[in-house]
Amino acid sequence: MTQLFPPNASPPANRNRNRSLERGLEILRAFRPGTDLLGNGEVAERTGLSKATVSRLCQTLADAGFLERDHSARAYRLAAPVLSLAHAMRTGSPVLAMAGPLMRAEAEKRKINVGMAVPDRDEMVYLESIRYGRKVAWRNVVAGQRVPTELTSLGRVWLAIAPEPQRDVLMAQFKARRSHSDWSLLEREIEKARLDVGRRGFCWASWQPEVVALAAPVRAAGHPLPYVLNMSVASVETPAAVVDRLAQPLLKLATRLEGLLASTAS
Amino acid sequence: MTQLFPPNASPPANRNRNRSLERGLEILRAFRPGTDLLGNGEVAERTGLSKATVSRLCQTLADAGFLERDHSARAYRLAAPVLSLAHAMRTGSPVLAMAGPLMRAEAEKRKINVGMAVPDRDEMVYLESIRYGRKVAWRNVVAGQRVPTELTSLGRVWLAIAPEPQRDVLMAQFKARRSHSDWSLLEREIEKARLDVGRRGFCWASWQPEVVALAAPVRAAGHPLPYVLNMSVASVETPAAVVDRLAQPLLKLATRLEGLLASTAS
DNA sequence: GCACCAATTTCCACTCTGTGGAATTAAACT
DNA sequence: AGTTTAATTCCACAGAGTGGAAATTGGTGC
Repeated sequence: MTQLFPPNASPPANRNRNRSLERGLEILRAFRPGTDLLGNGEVAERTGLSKATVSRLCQTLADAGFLERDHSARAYRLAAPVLSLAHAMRTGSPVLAMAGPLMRAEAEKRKINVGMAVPDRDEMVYLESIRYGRKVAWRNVVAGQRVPTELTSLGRVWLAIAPEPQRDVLMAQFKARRSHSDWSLLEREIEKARLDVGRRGFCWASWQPEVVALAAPVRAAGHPLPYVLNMSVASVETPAAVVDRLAQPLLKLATRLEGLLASTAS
Repeated sequence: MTQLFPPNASPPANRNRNRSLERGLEILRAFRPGTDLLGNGEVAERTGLSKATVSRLCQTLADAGFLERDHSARAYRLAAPVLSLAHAMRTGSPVLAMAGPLMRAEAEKRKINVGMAVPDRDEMVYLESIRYGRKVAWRNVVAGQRVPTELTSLGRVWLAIAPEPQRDVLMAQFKARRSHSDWSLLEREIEKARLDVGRRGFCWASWQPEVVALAAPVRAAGHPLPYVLNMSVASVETPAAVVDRLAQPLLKLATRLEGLLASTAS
């Protein structure tokens, strides 16, 4: 019951963690795209918390405005403050303010998609993604979208530059979720990406059919987690052709951003 | 020194509140648009929590990924999961899924701005806002934006239909923040809006120069808080002219949405 | 209308977690 | 190096939060 020393599992980390807060945040995380309503029961199941605890924490979250109760469905949904925080983050972030226009310019100039993401747990989260072509950029709600780390160029860049221990934890998770044969293939691709990032500064992947994506890291002073920049196109070209076309622009933009970020961070 | 409750005296409500979680969420709320970095000290000041508590809760928030530490500035900033939650909310919400296209169509047809907001504490939060004219809807980051309740048509609709006790609390807050003369004027405008909403189903306001906005409530089954729909234009017309032009479209769209929402909520 | 069922909320005693103030450490500036 | 400022850790204490069980609520079928 009291696990004084988790043998080798989680890094020693912080001894000052607040359990209730942690749990409350975990409940918020249980709401994922596509999930509108979530009842206490399902929250308890997803988080592994006791029903009593879930009931109380959800009440608190609702009182604080972060969840909204749907009485007719006896369930909760995410509420406005969540959007509000995202807005604060996006408008406050100097990185986005700098990178946004440059990314947009590049996307239009080369008629490609340009995105930026950061790691969160076992997934990558888009901070911004400019899709070329969409007349109204209405489905520009890609900001906040989560994509798998193991499969995407974005994620593999992160795996390539992540500190050993974090990398190992992630790799173990991915491995546990895949069949043996799937994993050995994936592992090789990830390793290849790691080498590419080391030698050439970027890697590529074709996660979705007909879409080739390249990604490169952008380190920003003060930011412990790296930003990862990507460019992608939907086309029938060979991956090699796309890489030829986009590698230099990608690296150049990444370098440019690093420069800008370094100069402002002073 | 410790003000157990954030400025507003929320209704007695629940006795099952979790103090730590409440405080942690209050810390997140301290990050507002324009604020990139926030140090422990400033957080403590904004929230009224003790430094020790702030230090610990921020550590927890950071460990959970909701805040990111900037070691060089000895401060925190909002992190990716926040965006991620907003994304989940937006893609999960049936209301937005229904309303979005209709709002967009109306905005384009009439060359106006169409928005939807919900109340959060003493402000209104845009869930969506389609601005007519922006070629690239890039500054469509209005979702999540907060606007003052007392001054806007959106907010005054909410004041008009809010349950007595909530309304009283809000009015008291606004009054406390204004000079006597300012407030007596505002109070009259709010009262007028209340009558308008009661009799005609909408109200209008011109909060920003050269911009006239109309707003009407949209009640959705299961949603305790009302959605408020608005339409606005930047023009030199008289408010009366704008009202003439937009009142019917606004009410019609609001009614249409209510119908749609009622039929899906079954 | 009533009895049944599922899910949520409340109760309760116990314990361990979270608290604030003071002391300590770490960083930033001179 | 010395000084100031801010963040973190320590500590003893109190009571906040916990899970299991019981009670309540709301929805359904008959």
